[in-house]
Amino acid sequence: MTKRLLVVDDHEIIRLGLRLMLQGLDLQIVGEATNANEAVEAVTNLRPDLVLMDVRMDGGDGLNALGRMKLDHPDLPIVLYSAYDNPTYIARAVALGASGYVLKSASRQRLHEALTTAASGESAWTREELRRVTGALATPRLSQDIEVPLTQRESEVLRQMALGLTNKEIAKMLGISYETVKEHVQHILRKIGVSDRTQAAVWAVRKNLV
Amino acid sequence: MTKRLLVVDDHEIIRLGLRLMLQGLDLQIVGEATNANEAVEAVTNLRPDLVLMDVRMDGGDGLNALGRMKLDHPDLPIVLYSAYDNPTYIARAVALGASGYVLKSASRQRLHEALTTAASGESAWTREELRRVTGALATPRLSQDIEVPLTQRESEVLRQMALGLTNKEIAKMLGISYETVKEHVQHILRKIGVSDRTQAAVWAVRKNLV
DNA sequence: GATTAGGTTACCCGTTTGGGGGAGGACCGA
DNA sequence: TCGGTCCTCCCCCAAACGGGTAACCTAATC
Repeated sequence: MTKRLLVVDDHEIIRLGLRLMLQGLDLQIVGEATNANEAVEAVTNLRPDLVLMDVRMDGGDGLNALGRMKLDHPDLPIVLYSAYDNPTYIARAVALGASGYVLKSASRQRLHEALTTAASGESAWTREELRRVTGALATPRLSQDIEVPLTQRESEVLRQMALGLTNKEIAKMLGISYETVKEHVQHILRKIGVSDRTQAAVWAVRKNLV
Repeated sequence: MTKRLLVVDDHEIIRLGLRLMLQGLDLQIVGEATNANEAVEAVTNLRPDLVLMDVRMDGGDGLNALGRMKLDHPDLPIVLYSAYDNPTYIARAVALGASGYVLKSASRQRLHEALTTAASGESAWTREELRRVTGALATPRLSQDIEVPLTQRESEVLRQMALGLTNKEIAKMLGISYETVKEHVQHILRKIGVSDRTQAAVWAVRKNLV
């Protein structure tokens, strides 16, 4: 069954390239948007089965648009398309419920796989991507700095903070409530002796926790 | 007369997009290269009349390739194609003898004009581009912040942000008003493509700006 | 003289954050 | 069984933040 795809990118060259790039797939491009607002609008108007969206656009953030789309259409598969292999973007994308993250340097093959997987309702995240942003599989307890005894949960939260996630996003990511995240954040700030999340994030980066 | 064009870009999506983007022009794409070395080789082998080349590529710098091409083929018109509107890139491109500099966000129209002008042997620089880079070469280039051209003031503010200061504290530190600091912060967030100060601080730390 | 980039200040708005309180459940060692 | 730690959730509040608009000044450039 042919899936209806919405393409969102502010660069005409990319939108054109995708037409050729997606040939041979059971996909039909039913619309194109060039910024976050157009994208959100297009989703409600065109009712695509699938969205491929740039992360960075002139007219607003693709991650922002992702969050807004997911509010009204929680089951709509959205694959992000980005020139940047940026852990922060990936982490936020995961937290906000994106189905995948494909680099613009990726091969046609890779893009096809991600879109096909996402279109089928499954998640197209690679183990590697998830590992990088959750720290689950690797870095068991890389830091031996016993000086600051953060609990397991607090370490996880700090990681997400250092990736630039908001409390709300961290809550989604960890599957707990917003209030709980705030609780952890307060404990973290006290334990490492800083007064805001920015300092905490910098501290974490310098300690190589991220 | 149909001009023979060599396209150089490491992203397949861009190379594909250009095929559609260049339809209707008296141009024939006679070859594609995906990195600097391939590009230099292709120029000697294929003898194109014109080159359209990405500035940043995985396998080496496009500006580097530009210099090498110009050594052997001083009269070959080379137009640079870049996602970044960066004065430093533009300045180097001018210095190395490129015929033009087109942003990937540019319209089809703009790209057509630049290529047509360059193909005719003329320079496709806009007054605006030349104006912006005069003096850019004279001033000593700072470190590797080629990617994101933050202004002097913005860099100072970002440094303070990464130290964990609030806007109010930064204002005191720099002897300017709170509102001005907020203004700078907004510009910084836009330029480096993040959505809050925590991400900006982490970015700065990773870039060794602090 | 007109344009543009950079820096400056101000006000309004909605959201996020940090900090306070209280409270329940799970686990574990004393 | 009791205390302790950890994780969880909720309400309230003030401050800080991000975003928008608007305006003014300076210096450089054309």
